[in-house]
Amino acid sequence: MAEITVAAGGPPDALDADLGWALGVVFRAYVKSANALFHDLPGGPRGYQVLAAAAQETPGRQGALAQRLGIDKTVMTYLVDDLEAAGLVQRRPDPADRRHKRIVATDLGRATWRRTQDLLDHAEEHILAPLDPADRTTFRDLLRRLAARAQSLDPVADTCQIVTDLAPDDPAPRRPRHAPRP
Amino acid sequence: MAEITVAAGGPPDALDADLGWALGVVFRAYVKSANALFHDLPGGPRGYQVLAAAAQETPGRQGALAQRLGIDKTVMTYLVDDLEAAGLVQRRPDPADRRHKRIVATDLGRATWRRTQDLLDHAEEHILAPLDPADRTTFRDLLRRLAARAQSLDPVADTCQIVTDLAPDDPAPRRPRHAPRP
DNA sequence: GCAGATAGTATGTCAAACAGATGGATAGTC
DNA sequence: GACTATCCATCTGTTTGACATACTATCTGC
Repeated sequence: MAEITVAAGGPPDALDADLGWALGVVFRAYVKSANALFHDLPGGPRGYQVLAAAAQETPGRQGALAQRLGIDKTVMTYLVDDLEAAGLVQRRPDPADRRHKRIVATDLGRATWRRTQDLLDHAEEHILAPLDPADRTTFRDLLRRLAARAQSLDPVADTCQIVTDLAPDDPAPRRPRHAPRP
Repeated sequence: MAEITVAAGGPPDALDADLGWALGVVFRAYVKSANALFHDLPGGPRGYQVLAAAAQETPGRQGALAQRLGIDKTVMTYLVDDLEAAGLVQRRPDPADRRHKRIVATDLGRATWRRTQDLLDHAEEHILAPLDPADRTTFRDLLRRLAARAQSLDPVADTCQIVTDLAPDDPAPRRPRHAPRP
């Protein structure tokens, strides 16, 4: 329990400076935990997120929910299908605009959400374990700020600007896929 | 620059408390930017990570690198194939143990890495833009600590413990996939 | 009403991930 | 010195999931 031994015992790993690497590792750890937690729930972690959004009073439109959760709308259809089949949510056409469908949680859905939320809290604390309580709060706050901002704007537009500014030529041509070798 | 206006102007979005949601949003924003940046590089963002690891002096074994980067070993094979075909890295059998293959960057690979690293720095700063410099440093530090720890231990084992402790029954049966409806 | 736009749905294609098996190479054992 | 066990990289096949496209129902404007 004392020794950590980061893989190859790596002193000269300049990889740590890479924000993307750290983000990926933490995100994968979260997804892995969430997958283990929610393997009973239809749709896994995403099913939980939809259920959570549905259970929290604001019956949003299906499309807006998909955008906010970063889920493709076609995937959202089957996700809600499964949740509905399990009796956790209901699709109700918006009386004001019957094109929209509001996703509302049933009583069973709300109960299930509360139960899984407890599990999730444990898992989250487990991931944040290496930080002391004050740092956990700080991290959550900073991350939430980043997420709120990242969602409001399109990152590709600005990034493409950077690309065209700094990298005018294409050294490596794009290969279609990996070819089977003789 | 003053107003933020989070998407739908959402006051009643209790979703913000969800760590997984925030992680997902930020991570997706990063991947999106990185994809736009690295669409010339074989393998995209992952190709960059492999190249970065190869360019930074520590010619690690291919398997250890895959584990550290969170890439499946079979994927790593084709990733290195593509990078090698582009002349960015070389596979060299470890003289000490010829089962291992060390991934070393060529001169072209090092040059390419340096160039793309500049791009990446811009993109990272772009994502961290909503935070002031002090908070950026704090965030990077906290995230790095979490990543270092998350990688050393298997999250599933402990999480399954939580599951068996708190959720003994399965309310929703697992559906194989989405069935086409009649 | 009719044209255009929008939300959700259905369908098809494709890339990525995972599991299992194979081949080459090493280490320990007798 | 041969035998077994182990390990790494590779190959193969399967499956999951994401995306692009087209379609239907509905709303808004004229």
